Amino acid sequence: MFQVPAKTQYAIRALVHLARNGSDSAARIAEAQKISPKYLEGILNQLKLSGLVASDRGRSGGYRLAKDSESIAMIEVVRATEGEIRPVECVDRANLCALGDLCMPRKFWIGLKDAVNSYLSSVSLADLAEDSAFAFHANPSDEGE
Amino acid sequence: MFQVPAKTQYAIRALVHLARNGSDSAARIAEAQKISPKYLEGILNQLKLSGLVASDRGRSGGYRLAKDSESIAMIEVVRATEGEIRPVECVDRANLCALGDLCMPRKFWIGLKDAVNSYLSSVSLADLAEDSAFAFHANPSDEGE
DNA sequence: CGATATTCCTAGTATTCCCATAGGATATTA
DNA sequence: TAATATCCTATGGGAATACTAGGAATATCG
Ligand code: FES
Ligand code: FES
Repeated sequence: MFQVPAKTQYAIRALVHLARNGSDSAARIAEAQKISPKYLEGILNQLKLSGLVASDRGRSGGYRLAKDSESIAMIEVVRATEGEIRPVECVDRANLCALGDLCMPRKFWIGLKDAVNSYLSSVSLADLAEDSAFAFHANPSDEGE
Repeated sequence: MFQVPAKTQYAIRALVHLARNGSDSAARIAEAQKISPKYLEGILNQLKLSGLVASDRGRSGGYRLAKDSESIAMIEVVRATEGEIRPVECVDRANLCALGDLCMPRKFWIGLKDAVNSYLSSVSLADLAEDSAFAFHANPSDEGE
């Protein structure tokens, strides 16, 4: 349920790279971050369509962040690569369910969505790019396998 | 990233059914909850191995909750069907990481895992079973839009 | 006992999604 | 104009998911 697709991990690594290095071509990002070059091209294009990066074509072109890394919330990155957080279809389509708001499982999934959205909104790209400043939640993560 | 598999949704519906109806056979749960009967059998067996339900074989056998619904946290259900919450491999295996600054997002994923675990631990099966009868929407495969 | 109802076990299949690759078209500039 | 880059479309392999199938083991009831 919560396995993060490679695409999203690649997008994050690429954005962190841009946040640190300013501007670079897809080929060089792929090389530095050990990502399949042609695959990364498509990902960067998707990030562009979502307004997270800007691009310049031609000989001295490349990609750069479209906004300051402080103002890019990680939820925007996830939305760019995977779309809206939606554990089950009915979370934003109450008409699929006979009881709508009274449907307890639906409320349960909405609560999960809210928890995830809340966390992803609270972390910015800058937090990941300046790892010294980033402190993760101190909740117990004791569970074994 | 957060699409919940049908298997987990089925498991939840089956458990809510048991919480409300006390005890029932796989076939009748499947019928009432509109779940593929043979598929549900395997799911219930998985829930048994995880200690969430108990079963009796033979003519008047069936499944029942192994604990009070108040003491079944939803995270146990998710773990039973999908295993440990693990956004990326390295969250509980730091030794996998031999990549220098490529691994920096690890704290970020751990924070996400904690946020999800925290929410799923805060909701019990009883919270979902409390309302009066309700209708779940159709199986994922039935959606006709 | 014997018919019946149930869980339990194993294997197979169809489909969908994910990851990656390939080949080029278009744009910019040194 | 040659080189470098983004942009576009199509496709295939592999893994996971959702289900299907058949039957073996077990318990109950008449
Ligand atoms: S609409 Fe999804 S559970 Fe009711
Ligand atoms: S591989 Fe994920 S933190 Fe290093």
